[in-house]
Amino acid sequence: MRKKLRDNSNETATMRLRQAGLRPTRQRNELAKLLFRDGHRHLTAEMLHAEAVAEGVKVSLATVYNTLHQFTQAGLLLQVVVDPTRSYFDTNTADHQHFYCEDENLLTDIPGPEIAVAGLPTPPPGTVIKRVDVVVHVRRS
Amino acid sequence: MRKKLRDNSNETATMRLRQAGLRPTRQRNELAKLLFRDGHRHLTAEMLHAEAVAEGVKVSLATVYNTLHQFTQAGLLLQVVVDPTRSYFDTNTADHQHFYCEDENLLTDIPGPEIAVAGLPTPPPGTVIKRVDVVVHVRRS
DNA sequence: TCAATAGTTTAGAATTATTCTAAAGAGACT
DNA sequence: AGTCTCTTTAGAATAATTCTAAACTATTGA
Repeated sequence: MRKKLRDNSNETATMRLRQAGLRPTRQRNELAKLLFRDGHRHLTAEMLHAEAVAEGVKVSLATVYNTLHQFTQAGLLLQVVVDPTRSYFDTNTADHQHFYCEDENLLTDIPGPEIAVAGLPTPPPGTVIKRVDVVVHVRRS
Repeated sequence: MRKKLRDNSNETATMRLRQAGLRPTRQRNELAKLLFRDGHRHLTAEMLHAEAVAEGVKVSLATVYNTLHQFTQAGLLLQVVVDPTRSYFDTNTADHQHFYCEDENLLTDIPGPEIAVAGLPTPPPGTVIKRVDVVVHVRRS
C-alpha cells in the first residue's frame, strides 16, 4: 500500500463534486482526480484534455471545456486571464497572485505572503469589488 | 477657428509616428487621430475599426490589427488582458491600474494615485520583472 | 429492480477573434 | 520619374472555444 500525499480516490472526487452540487459522472470524477492530485496546477483545456487522453481517460474536449467552466462556477477552480489567446485554470482558489512569463507561456503562483495591496480604490458607482488580480509580468533575462 | 482641447492635427499625428519609428501613412495617421483625440480610451480592434468606418476613414480590419500591435510595440499603446475573448488597447501608457466589470464588458482606469504595491516578490530565476498588472474585478451591485 | 426523467456527454459543425498570404499600392530616396 | 521597400488589403486560414442535437447515464420513485 502506497503512501498518499493527498487523498485522491474516487470517493473523494465524488464527495467534492456532490458538495459542489455537480452530479458525479465518470468524466467529472476522472478530471477532478487529474486536476487535484498534485499540489496546485495551471492548465488550459487543451492541456487537461491531452493529459486525460495520455492516461487513458476517455473524455472529449468539449466536456473538458464544460467541466472546467462548471468547476470554476462551483468555486473549485479559478480562471486566470493573462494570455489573450489562451485560458488558464488554477486549482488554487485561495487569494494569491501570479507571475506570467510571455516568453515561455508560463504561469506560476507567487509563493509566500501575497503582495500587500494598500488602499483599495472606490469602485465605480453601482458596482462592488469582486476580487483583485495581480499579475507580475516577467521577461527572460 | 475652433478651440482645441488637444492638438490632434495631421502634423501632430505624423510627428508622433515618426518619433515612434513608424512611417506615417494615411491609415496610421487617421487611426492615431482617432485613438488620441479625447483623453484616454480602451478599445478593441473591432471597436476602432467600426469607429473609423463610421467616420468615413477607409481602412481594413487587418490594418487596424497591424496598427494596434505596431503602436503597442512602439510604446504608444498598452495591451490590457482582462477578457479571454477580446484584446483591449489602452491609450494611457503610464503605470496605472484598471477596473473591469465583466457584467458589462467595461474596462476603466482607476483614477487617482495608483494602488500601492508593497514588497515586489523575487521573480523566478532567470527572469526580471517587466511590469505589474493590477485588475480590480467588479460586479454590478 | 426498473423504467421514467432530467442532466450529461459527444462528434462534428459553427462561431469568433485574430493572423496569414500574396498581390496591389504608396512613401521615400535618388 | 524610377526604384525600392514598406504598407495595405481582401480573403483565406487558423485556433480557441461554443453550439447542436442525438446518444448516454445517473438519479428517483414505483
